[in-house]
Amino acid sequence: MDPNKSFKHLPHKTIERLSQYRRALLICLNNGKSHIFSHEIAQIQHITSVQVRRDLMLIGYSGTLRKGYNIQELIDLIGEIIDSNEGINVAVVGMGNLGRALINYFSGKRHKLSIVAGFDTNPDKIGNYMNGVECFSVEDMHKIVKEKDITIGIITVPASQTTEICDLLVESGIKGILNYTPKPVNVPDEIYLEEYDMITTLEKVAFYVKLPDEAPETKQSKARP
Amino acid sequence: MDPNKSFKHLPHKTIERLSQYRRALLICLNNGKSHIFSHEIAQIQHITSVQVRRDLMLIGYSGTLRKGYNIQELIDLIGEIIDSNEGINVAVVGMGNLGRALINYFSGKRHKLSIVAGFDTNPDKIGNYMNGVECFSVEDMHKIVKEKDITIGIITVPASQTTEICDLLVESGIKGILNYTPKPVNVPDEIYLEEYDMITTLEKVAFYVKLPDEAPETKQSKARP
DNA sequence: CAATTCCTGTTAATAGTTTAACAGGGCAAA
DNA sequence: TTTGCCCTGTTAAACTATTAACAGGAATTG
Repeated sequence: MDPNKSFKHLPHKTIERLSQYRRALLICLNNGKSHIFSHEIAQIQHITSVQVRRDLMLIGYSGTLRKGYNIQELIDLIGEIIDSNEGINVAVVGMGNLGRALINYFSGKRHKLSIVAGFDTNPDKIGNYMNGVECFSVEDMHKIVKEKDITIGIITVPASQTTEICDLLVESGIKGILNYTPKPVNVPDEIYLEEYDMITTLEKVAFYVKLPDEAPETKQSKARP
Repeated sequence: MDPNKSFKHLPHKTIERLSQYRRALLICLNNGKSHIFSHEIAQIQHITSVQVRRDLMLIGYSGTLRKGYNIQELIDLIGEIIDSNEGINVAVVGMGNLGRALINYFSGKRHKLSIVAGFDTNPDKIGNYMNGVECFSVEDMHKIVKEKDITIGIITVPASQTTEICDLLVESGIKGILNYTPKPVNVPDEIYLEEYDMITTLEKVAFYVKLPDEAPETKQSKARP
């Protein structure tokens, strides 16, 4: 890959779609396909083929006329762009239902991204394992984050504890935070923050469902939205 | 409220923010506040006061100069816009960790929106209650959806079952679907669809975390988005 | 009662994202 | 080989969303 090429300025939405393209492509590869057309990717993702071609143009990948894109090559390229070389370690704070759901999602996947620790305040949970992920006390967060080189924290605690936990993560030296609680948090500018609120999403669906006539159909705010 | 006023064309993002404003306002009300400034709302939500004022302008609400907005009035107005008169019934399909997390989030809340049923394929779960929500067999979906007048379905099953479950929901006559699995689904145009994929979001955070220099800070992709 | 400050409401400008339009090249069929 | 079709790559336009700019009114101060 051209080392002069920087992908820093790719649109946010393109980054999200690349992640999705890759997962769809991996499935296609497992099904024995070697090439794929932009309109096929588009159909899987419910978007237009123009958008797919535009995204691939932005990352500088070219397909073959009348043959489409080489799936393996494209998977590799997307990996070069969105994965980090070293692998990234993630912690889940709050081992309730949501935290466990996230750990389940990731267990057994061969991502460059791994959940390597859980945290909770409940003494009964500390020391337990969930799909190979150990649960630690939030009091030990600073130590564990350093030891395990954790750079991303996912907050899945009850809303009442959100602020406190977020501050703890920041103090521990985390670089990115994904907040799944309905309570917005404050972080320093140098920390990347993404917030997603399930209640808001459900209320939004309810709003468009109750509308008398045709509602615009949105695909994935996706963290967005 | 002016009956001629239609809120059909409010921006998607505004709808999402209204839901969030309301929740923040309810907390303020409980704390004994009666009025609030746009910059106070903005600070809570990590947005600019201009955006708050713009959103409120769009819904036609006026504040008082040097006094701010009447919290109770604003809560009521937001309710008139985003709530439906009759209340909306929701089902969660997939009573795993994620499904249970959603039910927990909603239990005890006095929303116009209530989760009134869970579905699962696991016979061991059928008949159980979670926070007052009964778990039914997916085979009975059509019947239960009709009986309980369910209009929204939330999909929280494993990705491998997503398509099948989505089709079942559509056949049952649901009007809106919120898909939390990483597998995109197809629905007829008249059904409102929102998809959110946690893996994508986490990969996005990882992308911006690994970037050498300053990353743009986003607040809430939020359904999605 | 000026001058100042604070906060709202609105319009204008900018930024971000999607969609439309089209140029072009290769395969296929006649 | 010519015609038609299919698919890519790119530029331009449209659309959506955020931010800047500013007009204006009420409380506040000197």
